[in-house]
Formats: sequence, structure tokens, C-alpha cells
Amino acid sequence: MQPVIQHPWDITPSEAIDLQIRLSKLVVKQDQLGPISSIAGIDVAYHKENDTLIASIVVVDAESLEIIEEHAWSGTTSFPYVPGLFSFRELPSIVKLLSAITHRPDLIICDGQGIAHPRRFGLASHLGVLYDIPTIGCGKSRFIGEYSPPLNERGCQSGLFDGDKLIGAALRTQKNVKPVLVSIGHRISLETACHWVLNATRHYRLPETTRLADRYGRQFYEQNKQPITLPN
DNA sequence: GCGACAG
DNA sequence: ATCTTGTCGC
Repeated sequence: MQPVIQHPWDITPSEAIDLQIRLSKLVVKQDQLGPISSIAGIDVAYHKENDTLIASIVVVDAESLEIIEEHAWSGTTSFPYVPGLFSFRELPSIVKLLSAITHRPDLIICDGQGIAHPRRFGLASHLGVLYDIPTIGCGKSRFIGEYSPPLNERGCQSGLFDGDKLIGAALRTQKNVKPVLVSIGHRISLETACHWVLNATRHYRLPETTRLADRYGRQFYEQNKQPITLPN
């Protein structure tokens, strides 16, 4: 997989904001997807002691959620965590990660927000526009916007509003569990996004895709933490 | 000025 | 995100 859009990553926060404003105009907020046979989850874990990070992706069958492919990439942190510029911290590593994938997924569920962002260009939207691929933002916590608690049943949801603007949904993926924040990433409607998040959510709060990516990332880290040296 | 602030 | 013990609940 290769990006269809190219832009520098070694930029200042000010330049990053200008870039977001320009690229945000390319986000497609309606359904523009074909048959969904495979879904991918992406996750990034950090290890402060080494300024190192692990980006991981797991591609699964959309119906059975069985693993089709999984990859991980170890890199270093170059951009600081700045609320609103999150994608500039994680995407450089994710781009390297995706260059190794052989199965292009039909849909990607991201850990973080899509257009539920000050400039309507969170991580999921940025990734989607970069690869012109359908993406969903599925965050564990709110970034911007307000919502009232959805009814306490799996599948119930309530709108996430930035003033009068509907920017996402608080979706209850399990009963008695805090809702996740779903938003349009790229080439998908909010309704369809919620549908696929529910489809990928089976026994836990988060989609299996992100859980599997998180698990693979941890596994990759443990495996490379203490390299095995064969005795001579 | 003060509080909030995806991962 | 990560640093971390106990603790409440099914």
C-alpha cells in the first residue's frame, strides 16, 4: 500500500495546522465504499524509556473476524503529542507499516477520532485521505464535542455535537459499558460507521480489530525487547 | 486568566 | 500512551 497523497512530516505545528485545513477539504463524508470483505485495525504503543514506538495492523475477515494478515513496525518518536496534531505523531510510522501490507483492507478502523476534531481532520480522516481508503474513527474517550449518555443497551447511540454541528456518535458497544466515540474518517457515513463498529465488536468494549492490533503490537515488543542470542 | 485536551 | 496495588464486581 502506498499513499496517493504525499506531504512532508518534518514540519512545525503551525505548518501542520495549515496542512490540516487544506487536506480536510478532501474528506468524503458519505458512503463511498464497495463490498466490505476485510477490515483492518491499527494501533500504536509507546515505550517512554527508549523514545520508541510500535505501530501494528491486523487485517481480518469482515464476517468471521479471523486474522488474514498482521504486521508491526518499530520506530522512534519525532513529533510531540499535541492535542489536535495527533496524526503527525503516529502517521509516519503507520505509513511505514502499511508499505509492508499485502492485503489492502476494504475498511480501516482507527484508534482515535475522525472528523470529531477542531479542524475536522483527526487521525482517521488523515489516514483515509492519504490512502483514499474508507476509514472510521473509534476513540475510547472524547476529544471535542458534547453528548448525552446513550441508553444502556448494546447498539444504542447519541449524537456528539460541536455546538449545533453533528460530528460523531457516542455508541454503546456493550451493556453497562462506557460508550466509544465514533466519527467519520473518510468515504463513509456516520450511520455506516456505527454499523461496522458494532459488527467488529463482539465481547468487549472495543472492536476486535483494535484489540487484535494492540495484542500483536505487545507481542512484537516482547519478542524484540530482549533479542535472543544463539550460543556458539 | 483558567480549565480541557484523541493516544 | 505509560507509570502502577488494590479493589469492586460478575
